[in-house]
Amino acid sequence: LISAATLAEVAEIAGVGQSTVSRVLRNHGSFSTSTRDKVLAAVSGLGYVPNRIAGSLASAGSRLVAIVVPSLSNIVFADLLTGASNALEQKGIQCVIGVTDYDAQREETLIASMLAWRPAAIMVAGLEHTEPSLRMLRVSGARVAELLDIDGEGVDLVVGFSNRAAGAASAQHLLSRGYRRIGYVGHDLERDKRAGKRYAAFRDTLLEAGFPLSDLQTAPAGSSVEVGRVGLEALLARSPRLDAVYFSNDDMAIGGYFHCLSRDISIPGELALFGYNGLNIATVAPQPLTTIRTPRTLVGKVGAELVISAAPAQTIDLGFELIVGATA
Amino acid sequence: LISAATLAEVAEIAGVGQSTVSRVLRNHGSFSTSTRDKVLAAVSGLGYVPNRIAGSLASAGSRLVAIVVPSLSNIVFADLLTGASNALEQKGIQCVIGVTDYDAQREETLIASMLAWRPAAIMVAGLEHTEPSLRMLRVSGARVAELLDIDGEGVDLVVGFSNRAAGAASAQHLLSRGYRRIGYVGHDLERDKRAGKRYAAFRDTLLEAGFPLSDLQTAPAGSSVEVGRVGLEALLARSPRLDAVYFSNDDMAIGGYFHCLSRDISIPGELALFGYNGLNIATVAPQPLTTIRTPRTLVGKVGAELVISAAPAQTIDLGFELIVGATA
DNA sequence: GTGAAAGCGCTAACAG
DNA sequence: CTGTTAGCGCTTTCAC
Repeated sequence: LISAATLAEVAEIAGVGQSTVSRVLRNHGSFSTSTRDKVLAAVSGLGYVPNRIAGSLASAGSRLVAIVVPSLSNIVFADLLTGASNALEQKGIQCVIGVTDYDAQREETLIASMLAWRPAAIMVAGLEHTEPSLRMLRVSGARVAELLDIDGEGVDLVVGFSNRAAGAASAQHLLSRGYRRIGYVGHDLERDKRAGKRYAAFRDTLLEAGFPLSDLQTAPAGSSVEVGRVGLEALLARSPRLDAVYFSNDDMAIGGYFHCLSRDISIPGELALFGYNGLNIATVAPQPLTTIRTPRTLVGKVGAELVISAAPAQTIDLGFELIVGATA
Repeated sequence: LISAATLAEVAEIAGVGQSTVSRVLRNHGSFSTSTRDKVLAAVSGLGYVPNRIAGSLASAGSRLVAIVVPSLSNIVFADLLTGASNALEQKGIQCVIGVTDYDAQREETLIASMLAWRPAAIMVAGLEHTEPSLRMLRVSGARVAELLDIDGEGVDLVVGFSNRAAGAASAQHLLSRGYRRIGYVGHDLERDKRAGKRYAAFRDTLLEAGFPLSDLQTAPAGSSVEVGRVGLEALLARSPRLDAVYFSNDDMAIGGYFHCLSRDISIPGELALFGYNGLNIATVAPQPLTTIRTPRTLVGKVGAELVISAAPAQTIDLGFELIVGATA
């Protein structure tokens, strides 16, 4: 950066002390109307923009919130960020974001480098982190919010919903509709811990009901429409008699839906489909997808508001909603 | 934040001077192996994390890049951010992001507050900004990259592709396939300037060819599958004899596709559909959408690399690719 | 190869 | 209501 005006220059031009300029600019403390006008005139004359780096150093409070998410291509996290960023922007807080690509090691590195900016708070996705990550989060002094999952132990604030409960509810819905030969199509559950929890609860619920999961097909890849389509194709090639399939999320389910369309598999007559997330596209399809809608944007908003507040450590369950569409 | 270890403490424990610790940590300047070991031991003993706020203040260089995008729900910007954030992360640079919601005023406010962090560079979407925004960008001293559009005058670096050319190419494709009664379904073109440019070029190209746009339907809303579906329905209600429709983007086009599916309108026989973006979902649909694929992630990557480099001001056209699918 | 000292631009007590 | 005075934690000459 080149020369930017400084507080000292503003003070000089306005003919007042630096602290006075500081007070006026932050509208904190007291000053006369006339000094305020002088200061403001000098500020706009110089095109002065306060240096927050210096401000943060001096006040030991950084108006910066770090947000670490696994991915941005997944709309879930984009929505989360939208909610959080709106809430933070309103408070004049900037957000620094990092993308882990579902890699716990990378998350650890990212957390370390974000902490170097001494953020007032840090928001991360999920409750599963490496030991060093957890240690850093605990000792950083920054407020911590873990989002989108409440099945487990949190460091400080936890805002989300139960992925286990969602998986179980999905299984129960399919069972209650009479489906018995149920399959699963998923993406990489090793990396996406929340999808893994949904799957586990789904499978266990079926098992307890006496109708164990018939077959499953997972791919060591991120979720996408394509992976869902290919996954369902592979699953049906192996287990053609399935009557329902649970997908790791809506993107995957839309892929499955596309497969059925192109093979003229009638839905839900021949095969029922169940997704997760409640994406717009899923609800607008010719046959709206039966799925679970999650309050992602709200999680971001509530998480952000809480994390910059003085609220005590707590877990907040924002719940989810089962949307009965036309596919199951 | 609470007490975090400081450079001074590390120096004390290691029994060396502060500047030595600083040199070791940044691996800059010279020091003996033994001092390095002492320093590193002290660092890990204390769990010391350098304070980048202080570092930036002292060195007047902030390893922070600001990125301002209109939206996150639009995959285009998510992809852009993914490309940029990967490239930046690799260089140990943090990105601060802001979302304007397609609002030029909000963009102006955001640019101002990001500049307060004295970022090394700032990346924004498009070339259209308010006068004050442009002024700030020009005098900030930060490197500037304007992304995703090259049709116009840039401040510094410009990386993207021509939206006008994309609109024209779409029109030419439809004309070359013999379509003559062509309609348009779009979202809010006032706010999404790039979609507006595509539309204008599309319309002009048709006009010049002697087959002016038959009808258009736009909604004062962001783009979505739903808006596309409803838009096509409205358009066809008014102009049932159209033989092709150009959509403002793939989300919208998928919505149109869904409408056709549910009304049994045969594609492309009765109606041809043309999108924009080349989203994964569009290429995996039972009938792959005819669309234009844009190198969004690459734009983010190239923009990021350039903006933190010493490259001279320039405009880089990364081009686009017309994907002939099954819908037009 | 290493340390001392002087800031970076601002905020936060304090006096006045 | 306003100015003076110390730093915040680090980088960076500049001697040694």
